[in-house]
Amino acid sequence: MMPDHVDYLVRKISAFVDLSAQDMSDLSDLQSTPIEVKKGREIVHEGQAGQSAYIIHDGWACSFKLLSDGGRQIITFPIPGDCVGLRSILLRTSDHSFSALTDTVVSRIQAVRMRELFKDVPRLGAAILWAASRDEAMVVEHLVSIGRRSAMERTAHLLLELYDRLHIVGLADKGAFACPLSQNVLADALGLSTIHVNRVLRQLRERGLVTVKNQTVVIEDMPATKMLAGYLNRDDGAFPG
Amino acid sequence: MMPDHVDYLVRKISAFVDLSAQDMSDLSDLQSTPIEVKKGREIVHEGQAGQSAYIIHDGWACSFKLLSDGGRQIITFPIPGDCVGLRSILLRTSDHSFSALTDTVVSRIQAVRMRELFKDVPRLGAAILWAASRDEAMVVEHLVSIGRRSAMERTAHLLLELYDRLHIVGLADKGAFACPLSQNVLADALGLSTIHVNRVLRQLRERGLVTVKNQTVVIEDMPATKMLAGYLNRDDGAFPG
DNA sequence: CGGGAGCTTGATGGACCTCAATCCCTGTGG
DNA sequence: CCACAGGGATTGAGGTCCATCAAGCTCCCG
Repeated sequence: MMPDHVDYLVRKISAFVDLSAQDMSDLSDLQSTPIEVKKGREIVHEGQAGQSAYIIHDGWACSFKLLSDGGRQIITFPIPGDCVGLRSILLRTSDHSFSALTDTVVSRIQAVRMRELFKDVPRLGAAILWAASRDEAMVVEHLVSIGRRSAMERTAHLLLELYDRLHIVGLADKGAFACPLSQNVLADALGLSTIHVNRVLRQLRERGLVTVKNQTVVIEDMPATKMLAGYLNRDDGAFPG
Repeated sequence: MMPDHVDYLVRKISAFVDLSAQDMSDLSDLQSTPIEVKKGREIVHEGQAGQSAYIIHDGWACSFKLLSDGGRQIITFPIPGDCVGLRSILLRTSDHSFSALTDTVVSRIQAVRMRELFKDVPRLGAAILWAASRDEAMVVEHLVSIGRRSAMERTAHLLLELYDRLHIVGLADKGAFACPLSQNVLADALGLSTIHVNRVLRQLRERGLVTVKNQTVVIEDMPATKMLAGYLNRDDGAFPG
């Protein structure tokens, strides 16, 4: 049964695959029993034996690992329409934690349901795998950023990537989007200190590239920002379904 | 037909799943038509439309991305038994390049064969997905290293991870393994300069932790090195097949 | 013997971190 | 209504880690 709010998963998959009404219904069915998660609460804890994945319905999350010295590295920011913890269905334990950055609504997906979907509607199963595959590619890009790009380049790169992802599900437009990430959180994603993130954001503002204020990101000069970040327009090719 | 040399893929999967003789045979069949790739040659180029993945049979490879300023970030070092470019079967174009670090023998896997395997022997398909899933987890760990660990920690971490992976396929033992990686290549993997890698390796040697000489890595003090690197013993749980 | 690729070491500089202080905004309780 | 607390943003000063530049080394191979 279709939930009464916008179904971002359907929106996201639709951006790449033509879905029949039946497909959409099947996808929506997957996401039964919405659960509310309060800001700051963990959705999945590293090492937790969970035979289920989650779909983000509303709100922002982050996946991360903690280090023994108290440091934290954020891997990705799952947004509405994204799947979380797909890997924990295969590996028995999740290899990193997820927590909610804002009040969030998620849906649990039982491993069993997922396997049924793969068997009964392989086309949709492939589409989900395909989406997961894109996410994986983003992690790689993130790795490249942290390894070989300067602080400013990688900050710009992250903001551009968030914009594109949010745009796909209709949560960003005209270079602007609502962004609940504090400088502290950004720092943990970028492998920088909070203070340095602040300085970098100031420079981006002073150069007329990007402004971040009031939980809102505005990319003022899209071409120049992409140039600075070395951000290529994504071409994932058509879905080979 | 079973190739006449050791089948590292079978060895690797066997480490986690009980394989029947039939399973092993099916796996080996997947890897027909071995191809030799000379040191330094590319196996898959980024953006190349390839409907096939590869299995490394013998030798070392690396997957990497190039930046516009000439920089390079190495993502992983595929070793015998590893799959390469599985993602390029889903996304039509590969999102990063692969090249051979030594003379290498690989086997092509047609996308079609792969899909057949998933349909006809889902158990083996799941096992391959599971192995791919472990690889993904390693990329995440690598991301954490580069983002939040010091040069020495991440260098030690990489060497430990290589040791564990090689040990699984029988190419490392007693803390030692043959390693064809130059300091330059290590630097591109670790997000460091070649020169700094040199200094870090010297420190690791002077502290009696790890020695790297003559293409050979010896982890002299395993517990202390793991302590330094914050390297946790992997527990992927049992294969839920 | 000459050349090249990789390793080694020193000196200098820059990118980024850490510590410390101030400011702003919002929410909360007296 | 105001005092206060607390999280986040901002700015400065000083220090560290690592990059860059420059040079010499070793080893292998032609």
